[in-house]
Amino acid sequence: MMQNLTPHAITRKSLHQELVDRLQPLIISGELIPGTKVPEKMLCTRFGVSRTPLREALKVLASDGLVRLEPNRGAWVTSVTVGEVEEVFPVLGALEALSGELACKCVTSDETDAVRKLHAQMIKSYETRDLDTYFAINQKIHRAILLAARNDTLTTSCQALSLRMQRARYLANMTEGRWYAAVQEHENILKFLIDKDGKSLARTLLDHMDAKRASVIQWLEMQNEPSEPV
Amino acid sequence: MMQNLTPHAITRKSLHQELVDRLQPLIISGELIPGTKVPEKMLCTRFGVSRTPLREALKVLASDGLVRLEPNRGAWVTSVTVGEVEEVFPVLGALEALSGELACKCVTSDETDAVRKLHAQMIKSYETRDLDTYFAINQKIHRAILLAARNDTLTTSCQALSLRMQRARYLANMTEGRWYAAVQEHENILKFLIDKDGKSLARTLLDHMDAKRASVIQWLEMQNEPSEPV
DNA sequence: AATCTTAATTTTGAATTCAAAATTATGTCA
DNA sequence: TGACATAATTTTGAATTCAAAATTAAGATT
Repeated sequence: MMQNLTPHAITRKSLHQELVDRLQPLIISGELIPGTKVPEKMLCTRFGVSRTPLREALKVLASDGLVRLEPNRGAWVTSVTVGEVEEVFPVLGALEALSGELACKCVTSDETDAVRKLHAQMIKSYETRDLDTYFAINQKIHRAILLAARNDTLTTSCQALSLRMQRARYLANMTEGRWYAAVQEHENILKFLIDKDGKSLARTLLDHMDAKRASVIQWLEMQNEPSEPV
Repeated sequence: MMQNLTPHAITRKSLHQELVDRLQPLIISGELIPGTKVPEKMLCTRFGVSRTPLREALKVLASDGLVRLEPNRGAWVTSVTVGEVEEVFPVLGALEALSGELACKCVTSDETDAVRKLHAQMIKSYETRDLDTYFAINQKIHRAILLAARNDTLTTSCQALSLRMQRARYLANMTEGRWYAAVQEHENILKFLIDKDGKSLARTLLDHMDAKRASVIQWLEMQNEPSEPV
């Protein structure tokens, strides 16, 4: 078999970047528990690195809001609060709306086809009530639109804020009614993208995000009744 | 005189954060020259710190796009490129538009009064063609609106992107015609804020940002004719 | 037994050290 | 002289070390 001559380009990643990329999933998956201290020693052992690059990675994660650094008291895994959700979703909404508008200006037919396919898959997973798959494809659709907008700055900003909202599985929680509505919204999202109707797509993405915000808030408030978050 | 009993709260800043705050101005003022290598050794001496916290700060600055880390080749001061401006300004526009909309929902009379005063000062500096002062007050107005929106996430996101655009003195360059137009736009910004007309304020801030983008691009392309940026 | 002190231990923050990579300087040969 | 190879030096990345701060444990006092 032929060998790939450009194995991974010249993508030597620095150790701290590698650690950022490895720690993010640990945080958003909830393996590192919100409100607890980041186990520096354990992570050093686990990844086979010294404290220096790990601590560099924690500084970066802190600037993204995934951990909080307390002077002389170490790094703590942040948890999603109602206040944070109320703040982040409107910003994310504005950015996604922009992504829709920009995407309509320069999206290719290959890209719309890809979204169309993703959409069909997503509908299928809605029909079988496979929430995990639905959620994964949903993310891919939003990301595909984002990439179609061809604006790295926008992609990076959205990505950072999305990550903060993806911690634990808050977003994957939906009532039957909300799920149905979300699917309807996605029908429109697909339609407006195909029609290259930027204004309508932007409006729909914004409303979609606001509905998501409301749904997440509702879930969070239900969760928080027993005990307060850290 | 009475002593302030909450002197600075418990705001012990970590060394790396202090360094981030000190390095940012060096980069946006152009003291650290775009396209050149960040003089690690010199900065360690200057700030009297070892390489460890300085390098931590550089990782954070890199994630904000103010420096670029090249594996085994050190940190380089990034320069503003046409492509970057074309990317960042639309995002900044969307965020400022949102700040206008949110601000109109909850701005206090004290805050509008403050903006009114800043606006008057800014007009004065326009009349005397004091560009530096004009520019400084201009920033304060935008920041005041941002703060009135009461959304820390939005503030942080805007701030980060603004910083990237503030490198060197690109933004302070204006033709007489553009300057006049900018002042007119600001008259409207003030008016819509006072009227709490969120939609119009958002629209005006968006257009304002787009005009600024065009002006910066024009200036950049003029600059770049002699030699290419790094 | 409960609270306060003080001592031991651990953790944190940052300087130092050290190996690997990159850069510069030196020498060789056409 | 100029192109190339090799050695010396510098710079970088990351582990280690060390002092200061925080936490925990132990002991004293009521």
